[in-house]
Amino acid sequence: MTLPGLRERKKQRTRNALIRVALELFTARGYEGTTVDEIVEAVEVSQRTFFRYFSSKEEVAFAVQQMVEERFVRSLGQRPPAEGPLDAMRNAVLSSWDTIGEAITAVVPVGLYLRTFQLIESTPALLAVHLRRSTEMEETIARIIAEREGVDVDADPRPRIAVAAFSGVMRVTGQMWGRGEDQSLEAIRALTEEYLDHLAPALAPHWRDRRALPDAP
Amino acid sequence: MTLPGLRERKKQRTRNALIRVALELFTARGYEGTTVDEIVEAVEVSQRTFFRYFSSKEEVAFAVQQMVEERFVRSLGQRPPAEGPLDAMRNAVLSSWDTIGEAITAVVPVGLYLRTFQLIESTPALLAVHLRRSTEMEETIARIIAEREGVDVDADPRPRIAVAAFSGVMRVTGQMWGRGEDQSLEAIRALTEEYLDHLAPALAPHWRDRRALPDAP
DNA sequence: AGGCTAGTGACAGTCGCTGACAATTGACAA
DNA sequence: TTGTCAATTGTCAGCGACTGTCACTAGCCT
Repeated sequence: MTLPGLRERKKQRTRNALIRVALELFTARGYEGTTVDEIVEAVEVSQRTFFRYFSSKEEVAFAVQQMVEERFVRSLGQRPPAEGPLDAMRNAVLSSWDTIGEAITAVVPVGLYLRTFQLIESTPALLAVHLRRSTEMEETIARIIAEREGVDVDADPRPRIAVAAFSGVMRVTGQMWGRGEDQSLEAIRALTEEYLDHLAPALAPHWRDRRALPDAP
Repeated sequence: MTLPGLRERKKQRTRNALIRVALELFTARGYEGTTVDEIVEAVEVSQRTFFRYFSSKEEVAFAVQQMVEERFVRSLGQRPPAEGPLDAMRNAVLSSWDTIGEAITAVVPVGLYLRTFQLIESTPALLAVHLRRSTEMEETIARIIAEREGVDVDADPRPRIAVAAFSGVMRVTGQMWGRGEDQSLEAIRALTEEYLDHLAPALAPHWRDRRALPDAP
């Protein structure tokens, strides 16, 4: 295993430059307010080259997100078998938040990533793609969970259902974090824990008589 | 309240024609394989007119879906207050499936609608839009649920969480229905009931020891 | 050193979509 | 009925995302 040649390194640099410049322009002028021509001009490559690295203008906005997702999947694969499905997913998210910082910084500043995440949530075209990508992730996760629990994904609907419910909560978490004040990694971590704690009680037959909040006496 | 004038009726006819022709072409040649020019040529209007009725090529694919959603929301609003959140949503879906047929047929044949639904599930660009629309629906539903239960949507996360979990299951239902054999209204109804029954058990801490399926002894 | 090929740029063209303005047609009052 | 007004439509020009093609440049390998 030899280190990559000049050609390969050059490609990586171009790709990272495209991502960085794109995210900077997107967060500064908005996604729709930025043209591909502006991105490629700043990086000094042709438009054709941009579309060789990214199949669409949208895709470049998710390049970092992609890394984060791969990290989560790897983390989930390493959860101890004793944990139930929901706990495994919960702990996998939380533990991947912990070590995400450094991995991202290799490509773009963390602050830029967080702003990009909010941009995605608030830009309809990007939100749509984000949600589609999420469902693809759900399928991946469902297969891992099914494997862990020793059931057949296609015969037993529980893996997909559990994952769908979990992902739904994670999505609400991201949404609320984007709208809130504190836009730090710690804040999203705390919200994640809080909202996941609410999942089971929220599905209880009735809320009215007692406020069945997890941290209520 | 007088019946609509000629102008209004003409507009409605144009709109319906555009929807019908669009869905027929989409299901026949695929979404990307159909151009807006082909649609407008078949209906004999200018492209500009198409975009006055629909803000995008995607939107026309969801025109019927829109009706179905409005129906669900109305149905949810009429559920008896005694029903818990999850039951109210469940019954609202099921009861709106019952009367959906006639409402759709006024615009397009039911078969065409069902095929369109599958097209949406299998076309990435449409699926993305579908999911974004779904989250908008979720917000609407969450507010209704919060109102029913007498809580504040922004202070109490349970409405959004319950709705997110519910919607996640509904999405999986649609997906599985699209992939399965029996593509009838009855089939999707049955699947809906089955999958919703699985929701609570799927979130239980462990599945392994006993198959905690609702219909198992 | 020199041939090979992956990667790039330049160019032309398609398609979705929009603004501007002119032409048409239903609505409604004189 | 007819003339005026306003709503609807068509035409045209143009932008931006994206793709196929082909020539060319630059790293790679013998």
